[in-house]
Amino acid sequence: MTKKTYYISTPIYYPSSNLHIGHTYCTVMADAMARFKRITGYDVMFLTGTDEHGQKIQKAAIESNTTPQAYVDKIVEGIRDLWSSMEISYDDFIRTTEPRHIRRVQAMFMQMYEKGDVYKSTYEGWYCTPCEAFWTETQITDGKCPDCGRPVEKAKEAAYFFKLSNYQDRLIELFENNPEFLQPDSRRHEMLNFVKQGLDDLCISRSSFDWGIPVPIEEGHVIYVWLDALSNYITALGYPDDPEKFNKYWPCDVHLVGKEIVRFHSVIWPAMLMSIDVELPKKVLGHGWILMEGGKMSKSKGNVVDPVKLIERYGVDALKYFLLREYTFGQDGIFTNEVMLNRMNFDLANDLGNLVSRTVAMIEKYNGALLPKPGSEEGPDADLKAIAKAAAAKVESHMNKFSFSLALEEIWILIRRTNKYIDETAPWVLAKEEKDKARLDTVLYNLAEAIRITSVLIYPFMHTTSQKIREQLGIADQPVLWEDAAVFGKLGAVTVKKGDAIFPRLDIPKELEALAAIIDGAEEPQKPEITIDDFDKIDLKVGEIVSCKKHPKADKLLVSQVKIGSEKRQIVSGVSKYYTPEEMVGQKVIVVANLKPINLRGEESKGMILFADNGDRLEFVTTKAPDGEGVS
RNA sequence: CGCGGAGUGGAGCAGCUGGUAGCUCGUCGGGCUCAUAACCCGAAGGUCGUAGGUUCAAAUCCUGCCUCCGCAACCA
Repeated sequence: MTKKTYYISTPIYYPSSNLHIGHTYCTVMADAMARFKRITGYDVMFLTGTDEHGQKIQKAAIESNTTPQAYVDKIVEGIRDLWSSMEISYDDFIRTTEPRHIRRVQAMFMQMYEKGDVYKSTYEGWYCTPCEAFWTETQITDGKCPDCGRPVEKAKEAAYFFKLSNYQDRLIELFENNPEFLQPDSRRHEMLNFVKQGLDDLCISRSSFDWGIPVPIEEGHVIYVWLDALSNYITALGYPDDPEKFNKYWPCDVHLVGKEIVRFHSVIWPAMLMSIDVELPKKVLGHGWILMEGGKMSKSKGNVVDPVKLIERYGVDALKYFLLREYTFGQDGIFTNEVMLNRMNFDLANDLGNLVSRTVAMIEKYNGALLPKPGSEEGPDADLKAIAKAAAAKVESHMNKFSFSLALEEIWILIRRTNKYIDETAPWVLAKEEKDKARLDTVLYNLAEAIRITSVLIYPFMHTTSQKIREQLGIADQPVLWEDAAVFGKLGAVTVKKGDAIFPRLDIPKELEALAAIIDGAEEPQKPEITIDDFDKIDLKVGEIVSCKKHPKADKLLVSQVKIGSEKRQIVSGVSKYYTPEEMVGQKVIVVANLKPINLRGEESKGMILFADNGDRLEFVTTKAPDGEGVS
């Protein structure tokens, strides 16, 4: 009999910089699901990879004086290292620069072209000549290139377009008739509204850069991002030239994606598949983001969490547990070191680790490390057994809804119940009287069984920990079978062996300090050294804010009049989130006086007021010196 | 009326296919000593943002309003 198949994918990540905790979150979820499906009897295909083409990569490569291929090779190596240290069990890793992908994307392009869904037209955008870069209307700032700040001009280039509009009706039908296709519901409603507003055709080729897959029918054009990237989900399976794997695993059971790319996966991707007459994926799942205190993670805020540092310090399983347990799928969640450390300490060290430790210690102490045979059932035994045996089914039910958090909570109900069982039965009292030996044996056996079941249940989430527990129970050599989790009474006469603490207890105040130090330390060397001459180019002056108002057309900006000696000038600052105009007035500030003036949404800004960014608040950089003085 | 999310005991969250509000942490009191100063029990603490509506019954469905957050347009 052939096994049921299960195909799950993560997005392919863009290797323009290192991955952060958010990417890790998504991949960890996919991994847990893949492992869960494998252990519950599926033939699993778990795909991840990297999206390596595009202008941004090309430019970054030029800047670091290397070829695009060499540039991405290096970063991709780092990504694979990260996944390997996270013990991600992907079955295939696709890179869009691989020949297998390139030729298949070209084949898909031809299929769409022959279908009549691709036509040539002109792409209009804003062009920055020095950067050789096209920008969309929304990317440019005030007519300036977002990269170099120089003016851009409207320009056209020939490009191929995909008739996305042809598929509007079928997409609406998809969302309305098939609610399972896109989850959570809030995202489906969002997309339905988006599609109903009408769809623009999609630009699928570019000629202004060449780091991409060549368009087969015209030299000088390369295939543009979405056709290239999204198609990885089927090119990795061999579509169209190698149908065996493709027929086996397609349609995909679930594309796991972040909420920011739900649109591409639930609108553009299905339309492309409709065009080439390929079945649609069964489900697209949009997860939420992990936010930092004070908003989204970003390098400029210096609040990027580096998963590598966390693994080094706390181990893979602790990090995976935290990510899966703490956040509700589909919803954004906030990351703080304290929340993470609390989870690790309370759930892993105190509840689970300590339970294993005390149980194994008692079996060693009271029965010479040999697991005794159980006697008759009494008191709380039945309750413990019932909870233990029922847990697997509950975990399955939650996992099938991608409720990782609830699945783990279910397991912890068992763990807590087992801890309670120890108190109820008080084995150390039973051990004192020879007449209670039979009862003591039963208690010890039931404890070991409950822990054995736990070791199976946590396997999809923390397989290493599962194995460590099984080593202490003396069953490390036995296969981990999911169906064993629903049976109470599997263990025979094994010999247990106490090992190191599975999750050592953390000194939280100390760890918080250490983590803060790691982050501060990592932030320092970001900018290159400059000489005193470079610094000399900056003209810093003391100024006093004499009046301030809100920017009439921009709610993040404040417009201040600043007195610098005898001069008065207007400066715009993006601080309305932190200060009211009233609070600005009277402040002595340090001003960058020779900054090139700029017009910000109708208000001229001549200079820049300096602030110290302490994470969630901007503090004035101030002085007692009179305004007009220089700063050096 | 740009798009979207959220407002639940001190903190962080779950519940939201309607039926006397749950989890973790924190606080207070107690128990235990097998264990990683861990574990177990009990208590205090919420009119589930607000005003209406539907219903025998709403945190849960509908409407208005308020507040916060993210994205987008401007953070020099």
